[in-house]
Amino acid sequence: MKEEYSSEEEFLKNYDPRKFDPIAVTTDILLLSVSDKDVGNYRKLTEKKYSLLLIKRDTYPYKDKWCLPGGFVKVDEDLDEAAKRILYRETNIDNIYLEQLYTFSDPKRDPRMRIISSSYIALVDKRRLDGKIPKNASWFDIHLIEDDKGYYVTLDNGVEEIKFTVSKTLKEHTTDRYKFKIEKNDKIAFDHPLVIISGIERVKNKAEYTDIVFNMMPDLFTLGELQQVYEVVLRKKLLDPAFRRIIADKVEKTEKMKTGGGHRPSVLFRYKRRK
Amino acid sequence: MKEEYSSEEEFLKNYDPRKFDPIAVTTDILLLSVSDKDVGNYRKLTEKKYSLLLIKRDTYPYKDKWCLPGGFVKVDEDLDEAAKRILYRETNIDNIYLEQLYTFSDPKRDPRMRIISSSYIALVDKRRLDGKIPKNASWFDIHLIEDDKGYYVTLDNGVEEIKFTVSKTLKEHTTDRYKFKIEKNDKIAFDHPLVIISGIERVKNKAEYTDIVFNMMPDLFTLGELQQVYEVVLRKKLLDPAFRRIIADKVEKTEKMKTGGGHRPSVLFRYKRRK
DNA sequence: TGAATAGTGTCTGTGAGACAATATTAT
DNA sequence: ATAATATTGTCTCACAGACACTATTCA
Repeated sequence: MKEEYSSEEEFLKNYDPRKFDPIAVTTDILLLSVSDKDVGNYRKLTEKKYSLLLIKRDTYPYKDKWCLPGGFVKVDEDLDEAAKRILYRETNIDNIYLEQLYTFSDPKRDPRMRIISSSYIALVDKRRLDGKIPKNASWFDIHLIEDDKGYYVTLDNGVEEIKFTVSKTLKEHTTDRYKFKIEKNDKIAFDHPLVIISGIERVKNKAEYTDIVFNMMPDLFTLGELQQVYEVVLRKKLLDPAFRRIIADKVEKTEKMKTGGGHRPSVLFRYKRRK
Repeated sequence: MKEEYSSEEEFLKNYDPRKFDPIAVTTDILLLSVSDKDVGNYRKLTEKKYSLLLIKRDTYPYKDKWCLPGGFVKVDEDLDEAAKRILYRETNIDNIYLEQLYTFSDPKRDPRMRIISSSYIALVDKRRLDGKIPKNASWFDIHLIEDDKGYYVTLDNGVEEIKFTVSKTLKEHTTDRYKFKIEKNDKIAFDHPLVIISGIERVKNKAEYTDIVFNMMPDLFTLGELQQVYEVVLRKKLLDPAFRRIIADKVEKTEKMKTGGGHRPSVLFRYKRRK
């Protein structure tokens, strides 16, 4: 194993990358957004639903199952570039918020070979993608219930319903981190239910102390709409005055108003970068 | 590229893992702890210093430079297992807090070949490792200065001093994340300065809302000692009463006292798991 | 006009920051 | 006795939670 070389150049000349077991690296992207559901009553606001993009697989393995957009990392690109490229391939748009989530590495997570996958979170205003996603892709609304034991998820794209369950247990020697495990799942490929849950939890946490939520907003929005999106991401109702106080210095008022609902119109705001 | 198979089994039988460019995956571990520095005055408390474990490389590439403990992931183990194995190899102890940090993937980060590295943070009470680390490993105290532009780091193991600089810039489409870049470095191998900075920042953030700091404490400790460790990790002084209020429900009093300093003895506490 | 949301005012309790005061040891 | 840390008390201010109230639109 240990050989002697007189210089780094010489060492590298003799280095054989093929002597290792083949491992592949992929990137999977959890693209999250928020949809508007018209609630019927002309006076009521549209209801907001968390949604994610899935792709129907047309090749093995997991043929005909749904999976996150993903692909192999090329030898000359880093993970961020790979994620960006794959996201562009699926959405035809650029400039989407991207953040590395976690690297999943169960040796059996892919039946083909040893594949390690670095997952990414992408956040976008869904309307930017209208008419741009490929035929084999579809937005699913997320319905999520959490209890002490885990997460019970239902995904719905209007045609098909997907259910899965992920359990959580505290890791050893850790005070706050959960280890997730897929308990029930028959329509999602690979370990992607884990990616989905991890990502939703990450966004929830970061929404508390960063401005990531704004990545899912259009340029102009009302504070009511913004609050709805926060409520979807945080999975809880917020009180109006408290919410307005908290985001006051993150937004700025514009001259425009949103009218048309059967109620008082509201001022449109835009995101203001802090400091 | 697209071939037709009648079943997943048939597809897998024909799958050739060698057709991809070879990529290797490694794990690098940032092992952090806190050292006691005797300050000379018998009355004063020992000063606490943040410290990390580095290994002197005796092979190419980066021969004679210092690096984080690390190694190739085996084909049948996941990243957590790899990190655990490598950590055991370097410290001869088990049961160390481990948490995946980030996956670094610059195509040029290793001159040998394309190597993607998932880094881990490990936290430990340094005294558990007394006399257990190998000869080519050494604890370095961390002296870190941060400003708007980046981090200026000096590492010191009592014999040798290592300096490096890492700059930070806000990423596009991101509100809070920095992109780190090595500006000056001639004694640390690979991109490990980035791992060091990312890890120190991660621990700092998580110290605010989790109990990870306790992983660097012995079973019994005084509140003064605990506060010192928090101060090292958070890089700021804390006020005694506020600190005691905050950690009150995370610790429990024991019968024992710590005596021997030229001042009032203090009660020894232990970590109390919450809820 | 009334249903519905938009937006504001304000009280209250909690908790962090700040500082002061007291307690206790080894030398 | 003194230097040093340990520990507690308490005041104040900021701010989140809670609730009430006013404003405004359009079918």
